[in-house]
Amino acid sequence: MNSKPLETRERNSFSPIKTKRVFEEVSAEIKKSIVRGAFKPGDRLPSEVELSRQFNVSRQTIREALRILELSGFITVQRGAVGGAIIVDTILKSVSESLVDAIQMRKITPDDLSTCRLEVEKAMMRYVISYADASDIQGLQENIDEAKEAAEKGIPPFKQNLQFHRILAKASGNHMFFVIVDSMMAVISDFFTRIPPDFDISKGVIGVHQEILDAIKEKNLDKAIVLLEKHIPEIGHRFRGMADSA
Amino acid sequence: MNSKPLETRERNSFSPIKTKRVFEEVSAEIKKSIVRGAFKPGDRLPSEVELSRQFNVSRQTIREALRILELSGFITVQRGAVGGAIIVDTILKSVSESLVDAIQMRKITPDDLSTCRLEVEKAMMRYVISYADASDIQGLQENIDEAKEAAEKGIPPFKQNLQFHRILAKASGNHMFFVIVDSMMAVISDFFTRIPPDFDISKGVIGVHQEILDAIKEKNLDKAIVLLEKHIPEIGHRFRGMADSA
DNA sequence: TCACATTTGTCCGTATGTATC
DNA sequence: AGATACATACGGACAAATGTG
Repeated sequence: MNSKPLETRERNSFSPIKTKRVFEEVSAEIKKSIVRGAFKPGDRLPSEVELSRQFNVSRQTIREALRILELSGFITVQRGAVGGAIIVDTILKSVSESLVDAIQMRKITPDDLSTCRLEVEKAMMRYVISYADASDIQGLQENIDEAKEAAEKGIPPFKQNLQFHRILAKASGNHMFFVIVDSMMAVISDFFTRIPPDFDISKGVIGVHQEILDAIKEKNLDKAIVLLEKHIPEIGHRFRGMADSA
Repeated sequence: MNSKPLETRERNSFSPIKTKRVFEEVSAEIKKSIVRGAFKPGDRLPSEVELSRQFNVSRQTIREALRILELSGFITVQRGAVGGAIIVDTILKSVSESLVDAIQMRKITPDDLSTCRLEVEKAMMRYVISYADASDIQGLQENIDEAKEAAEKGIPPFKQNLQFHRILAKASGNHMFFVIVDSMMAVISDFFTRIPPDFDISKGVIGVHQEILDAIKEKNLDKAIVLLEKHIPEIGHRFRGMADSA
């Protein structure tokens, strides 16, 4: 891809504060290819030796570039014969991992997260009510039924309850809302693995979700929003003092 | 810290899906120290050779661990005599960058982005009006002045105009709002590089920003929201039909 | 101004662990 | 079980950057 020795590449005379390192350029280059669609999830990047030949850099440099792509959620690296760097899209997982760091470092409080989540979902609800079609409604109902089923088996339906909000976001028809809600749900999901489960609360949530769904069916925005305002802060409360428990 | 060869360390018989790699353990170890407060922003980690001695691993392994910490926003690495890995706290920036990746990977349309942005900023405005202090107001005013200055010199004040919204987000006091707005602005900034600049519109924006700031000073939420509803879609229009041209 | 020391950046060669066939 | 292909990790070396005497 680049036969010119990267070492000796030209620099603008007004040097940027930090001269770019080779592994950064390599990772940026590969990332561009992925975003452009040259590689799709499931595809394999060339092996490290092959990449080091193509970019005309050492294997160590390639490895550092791959670390960046791996942590960013663009690839996963598998060892062994047919292993290598495989394209994935776990970027939202990376976002949530980064958010967890932010919470541990007290840059974001559970309150911040809960407040923001409530506001975003309230705003989003208008689009849900406008654009949700029959299959969205059906998906939400199925989710509630699955949650009930799990609860009856004695399994706290965390996963299903969080999934409800993802389906909601999808039903808004706006992918940007989905990205935001999905990443916040990923963090909350991470929290749930660290606190003692509360079966009763999780069961109660199912009822509220059913009420929200009913409001959506009636296209009653005000009612839906009131339900969210009651529902989401309740969940937020459970995360108080969570920053420490890591 | 660990004199036993890391290669041969014990493994639980019930296989973890993916055996942890040495550089992951090293980075996790260092991260723990930072979160615990053993290192504070401004402090320097030991040099790479010193770390490789302490952890009893090769320098390459240490470097890959440092890459992770760097991308996660825990350290920044400087070359040279008194350089090295310096503790910083740019985790929020890491969250934003990761969100930008997610947005770009999902090829979110300018329309979805603009719609979502309007809703988020409207919701956020309530917190801005409640919590913005004198220094926030001052920051916003300075930003407007800088934009005017640039415009008078004939430079389209894109950067400043986008920065206005970042300052707004910061003034909300909620860092979750901030990372969301920050990443949306980064994507919009990227859009701007792909369309012909329109000097008049950019200049017009400055006036609207001043009106918004005035509304904030008067703590007039309704007025501020009306201004946002007029302002943001205008910017969105400029990117219509842009999604293909990438 | 210039040499010097320190530290990161990059390269090469080699050995080993791991997964597939 | 053996061969193969790959990532992982190690060691040594030199280049480049950057502050200091």
